[in-house]
Amino acid sequence: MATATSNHYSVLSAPSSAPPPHSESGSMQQAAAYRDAHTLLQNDYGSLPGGGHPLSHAHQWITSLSHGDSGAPWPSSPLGEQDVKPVLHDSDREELQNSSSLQQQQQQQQQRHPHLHQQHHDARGWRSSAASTHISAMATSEGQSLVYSQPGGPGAHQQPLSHHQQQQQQQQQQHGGHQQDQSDEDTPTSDELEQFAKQFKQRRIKLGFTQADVGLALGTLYGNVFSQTTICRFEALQLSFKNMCKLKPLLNKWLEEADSTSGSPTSLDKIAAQGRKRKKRTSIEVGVKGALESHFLKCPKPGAAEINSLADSLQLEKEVVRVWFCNRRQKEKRMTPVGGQIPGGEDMYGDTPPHHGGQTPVQ
DNA sequence: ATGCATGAGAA
DNA sequence: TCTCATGCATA
Repeated sequence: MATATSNHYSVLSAPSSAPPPHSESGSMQQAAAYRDAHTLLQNDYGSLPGGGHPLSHAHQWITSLSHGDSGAPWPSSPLGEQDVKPVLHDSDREELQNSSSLQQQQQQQQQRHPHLHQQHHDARGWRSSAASTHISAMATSEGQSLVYSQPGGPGAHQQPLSHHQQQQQQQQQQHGGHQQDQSDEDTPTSDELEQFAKQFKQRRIKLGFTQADVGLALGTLYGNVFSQTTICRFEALQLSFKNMCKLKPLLNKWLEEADSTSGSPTSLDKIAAQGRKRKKRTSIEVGVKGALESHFLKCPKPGAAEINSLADSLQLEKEVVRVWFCNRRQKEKRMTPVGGQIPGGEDMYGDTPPHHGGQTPVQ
């Protein structure tokens, strides 16, 4: 059956035009189809020589977004409708971050602990090993405080820290079992993050703000615009530890701001959506998802050839398959794992492996 | 709330 | 190519 991959969309979607009447294939629930019983973690991925084809998949859906210009990453509809320029672009954001105090805190802290290895640990297990057996509800305050222990031994793997935004990650792991009590300075612990996320959501709702509002406010107040998605994921602990650490101070500041100005009208600027034309979301049918899932369990990191054959058998674009695996891997590294199984019991299915990423009762 | 997607940077 | 941060579009 035709995968719902539409080919071309209007390069520029005029606001007046209604969204494309795409007939989404009946994609029903996919949530129940799988559980993660992955017992394997990738250990090494050096199997790809990369000497294959120099082809760079045709981006048919991309038309005018190619920008060599670093000043304006987003094309923003150049015609027809007057476009509203986003206050900040990615590049701007980075600059702001560099000058923000957030970074400086983190850097200082690294200096305080020169003994910590700069080795970037993997963030994947930042909460994992705990949830299996010893989820001791220490009862710190309201929820159950899980102790996210970092596996920290086995794998010599990568997870490259890129540039500036991610230098605040590894502090947490060095502490290993004991976590300090700093709230907004120094490295937050996973526990702290969890608590903060909860409180944040609570306060936010109490103040009458939506997730989108917050994301927007962050942009107007501090220069970093975030989407509803990101705020949502933060609250749900669905970001990587590193990412959570980065966002926490920002959101914390917003909380204070919002709290103090709770009686005053907040001026929220509306930033129009940019003209970033994306490929229409491909709807992968349940059966296909199941197949992908199976393959993922066996091989989380399929090579190009693997992907090709898989895409062929599933009748999906190679790119779609590739991206699916990428996203899948990312999920593994999140605080709150995929399905969001509720740890009501250790083994709800009876086949739950003793090891695995932790399940978290978010929400 | 989440699935699929983009893009930058690193390997 | 991958990872990682992030978000549009959608369920």
